[in-house]
Amino acid sequence: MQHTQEGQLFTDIVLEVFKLSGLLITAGDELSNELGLTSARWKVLGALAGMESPMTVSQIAMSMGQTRQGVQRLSNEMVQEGILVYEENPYHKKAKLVAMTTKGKELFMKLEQKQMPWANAHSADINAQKMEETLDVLRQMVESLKS
Amino acid sequence: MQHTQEGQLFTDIVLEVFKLSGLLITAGDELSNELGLTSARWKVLGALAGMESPMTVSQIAMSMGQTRQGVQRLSNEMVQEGILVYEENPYHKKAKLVAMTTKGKELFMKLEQKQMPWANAHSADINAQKMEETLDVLRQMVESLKS
DNA sequence: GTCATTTCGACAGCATACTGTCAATAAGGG
DNA sequence: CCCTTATTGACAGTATGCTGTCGAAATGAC
Repeated sequence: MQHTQEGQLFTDIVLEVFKLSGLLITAGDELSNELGLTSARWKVLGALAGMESPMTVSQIAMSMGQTRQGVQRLSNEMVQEGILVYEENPYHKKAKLVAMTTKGKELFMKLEQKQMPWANAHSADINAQKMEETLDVLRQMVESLKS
Repeated sequence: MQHTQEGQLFTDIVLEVFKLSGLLITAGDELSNELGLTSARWKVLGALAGMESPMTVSQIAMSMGQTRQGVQRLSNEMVQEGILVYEENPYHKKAKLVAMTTKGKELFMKLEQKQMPWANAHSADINAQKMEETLDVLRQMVESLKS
C-alpha cells in the first residue's frame, strides 16, 4: 500500500501540527506566565468565556477535546486559587457548575489583551482566505478522527 | 486592541490545532501500541528515517521541534530495547550518532504499512488543493513562531 | 418505585515534554 | 597552547494529559 496524494498531504499536515502544537503551548505559557497561568488553564478559561452559561467539568472537557479527569484537576487547582468557583447545579446535584470569579474574569481579559496583538502580529503576513481554508481542513480532520 | 480579521482566524486555528494534536497523539498511540511503541517514539524513528545519515540527539530534537532532553530520554529507552543504537561520531567524541537497528527499521516499515491506509482513509474526503494550502499556512505559522 | 446503566469526582499510574542545573567534553579565539 | 564559550549527557523537578478503577450519585427504562 502506498499513500494516495491526499494521504501524503494528510501525513505531512500531521507532522506539522505536532510541531506547531509544541510551539503554541510554549508561546501560550510565555504569554500567560506573568499572570500566574499556563496554556492549559488559559484554555479552560477560554472554554468558559466562549459560553454564556456556566458548564460542568465534563462539558468543558468535551469542548476542549480532552478528558474530564484532566480538566477536573485543572479546575480544582483554579478553584483553590480563586480563579474559578463551583456553583450548585439545579439539574444535577453532584456535577457542579464551573464559573469564573471576578478575579478569573479579570485574568481572562488581561490575557486577551496580550493575546490579540500577538495573534495579529503573527498572522499579518498570512493570507486570510488561505487561513479560512486551513481552519476548514483542520475541522474536517478533527471530525474524521473523532469518529 | 481588537483582533484583525487575520488575528481572529489565527486564534481559531490555534484552538483547532490544540484539539487536533490531542486526537492525533491518541490515534498514533493506537496505531503503534501493538508494536510496543508510542507516538513519541514513532516520531523519533520518523526523524531518523527522513535523513540518509544518522543524527545526534540534538539534531533529532531540532528536526522534531522538541528539546534535546526529551529526545535523549526516548532514545535512551529505545536503545535499551534494541530499536536504536548509538554509534561513534567521528566528528564529536561525546555526541554519539543515533541509528536504527535492523529491528528498528523493521518496526518503522510495519508502522508505515499501518499508517498509510489510515492516512488514506482519513484524507479521502478532503480536497487536496486545500490541504496544500493548509500545509503552507501551518508552515508559515511554525516559521513565525520559531523566531 | 425498582433496578440496570450512566455519569461524576477522586485517585493512582504512566508517558510526554518543558525548565533548570551540573560536570565533562569539545570548539574556537587570542 | 591556553582559556573562554558552547555543547552534550544526565538528573531533578514540574506540568500536562492519557488510561483505568472505584464508590457514590443521578438517570432512565420498566
